Amino acid sequence: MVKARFAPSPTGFLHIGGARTALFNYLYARAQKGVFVLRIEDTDRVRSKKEYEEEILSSMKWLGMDWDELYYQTDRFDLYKEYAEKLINEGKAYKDGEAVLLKVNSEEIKIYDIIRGEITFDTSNFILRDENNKPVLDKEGNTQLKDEVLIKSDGSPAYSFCCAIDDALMEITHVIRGEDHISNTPKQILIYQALGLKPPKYAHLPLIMGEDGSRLSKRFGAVAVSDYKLKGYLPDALDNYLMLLGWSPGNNQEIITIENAIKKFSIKKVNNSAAIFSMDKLNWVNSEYLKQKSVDQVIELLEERLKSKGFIDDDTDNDWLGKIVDLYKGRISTLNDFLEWTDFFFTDNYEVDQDAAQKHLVTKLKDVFSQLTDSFEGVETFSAENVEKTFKEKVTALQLKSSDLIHPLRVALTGKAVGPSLFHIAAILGQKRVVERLKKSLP
RNA sequence: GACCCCAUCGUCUAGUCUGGUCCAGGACCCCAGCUUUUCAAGCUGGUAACGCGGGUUCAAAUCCCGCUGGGGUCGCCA
Repeated sequence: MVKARFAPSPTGFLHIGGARTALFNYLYARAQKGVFVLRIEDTDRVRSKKEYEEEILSSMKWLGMDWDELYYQTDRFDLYKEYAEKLINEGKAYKDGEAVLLKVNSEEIKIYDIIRGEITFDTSNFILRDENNKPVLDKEGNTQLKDEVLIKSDGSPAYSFCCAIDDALMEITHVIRGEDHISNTPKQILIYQALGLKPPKYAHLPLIMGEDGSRLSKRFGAVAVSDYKLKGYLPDALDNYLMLLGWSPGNNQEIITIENAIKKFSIKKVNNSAAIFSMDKLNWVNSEYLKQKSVDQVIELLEERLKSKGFIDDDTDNDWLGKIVDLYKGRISTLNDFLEWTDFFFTDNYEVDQDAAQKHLVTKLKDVFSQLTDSFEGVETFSAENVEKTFKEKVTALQLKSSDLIHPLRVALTGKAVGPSLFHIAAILGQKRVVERLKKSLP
């Protein structure tokens, strides 16, 4: 039975890279009909925060990853101590003040990585260094091996020790984690050897880099999963994009649900080179998911945002809102885009593109605008078709091209230089507001 | 610096294990055309890659070696 785990440390929000690691573990566990374990590595009591832990759990749920078992390392401190004492008694580890260190000898350690194949380490390279990273030499001028810290001076267990013991006792069969952990692996193997426990199988995932090829960091912008939620990305779309970073379902497929990915996922097919995070592609994936949603579903997703903006309230006509959503849902990338592009429907205090206004709202159009206003006022049923018909008649009568007037009209009605069908916009806006805005636009 | 990992279009990738079907396929981005009322939508098309040098072989993106380049680790953080 396959058992995989995701082991975040609650010293920060769930990072986009962490989410991808979690996702690959989840995909693998589910694909193998195995068990997915979530283990909170909260041994650093100073930096670990309850709010981070809660945020990690809720982000995991939001992304649709459910776990079968949940552990906290702080609940297991006695266990780690017990094993440390055992190693001391066996003469494999020793006390240094309150700390416990594992004796490291020169040896070759081979690990087999499912993604990369065999990786060999020589522990004679694990040498003691001073604060300037210079090797510390003994009296004879030789470098010295650095023993592995098992228990720290404050009595708390060290990362690799907990990790090795937990993976063994929880019977984790596959450790799938970031490439940055490759160099921790031989240390953990050393611990397994000392403990006489069988190490799990390893798969080290390639890292995700920022657009400039450097590490994903705060400078990159949004790194927390919750940031993406806030910006209006859908969890399925984020999952989809994240799994495409280092894995491909084949058949040139780009859009795939978690359920289908589980059917196709193979850890062996995971790529071994780092991938750069592309906001453009994420936006595209998200827009694809938005397109697939029904108008009602998008309204539901949008509701909270629209309310907090004061754009809608309980009295808002849902059919009217549906028309707006229908007009825009095919062309937005995120839910927040919708708010930006449609503000003029909901308030007269909408944002005006000043460049566009200056370019198109010129005084020489005053007469034309006032004629157009009269025509619009005379429309009986203010439908998109009738608005279009009226507009075109006027344009022809004035011996103009549609595009001569459509831009100014758009800016006058929406404050924007771009958007979907203007006649549909006008119809949704309604005759009264269209006329008002036209009159106000060129005083 | 030491150790380790990696290397196909600008980006994500297919192909690499099991060499020939690949003068390298798809997607994002970008560009052009069409449509349209503008486009940031839709449709059609286009530009664009096997890092370099050596081998092995009848044949190499695929195997081997070297170089170069990128990344990771070097905490009593996780």
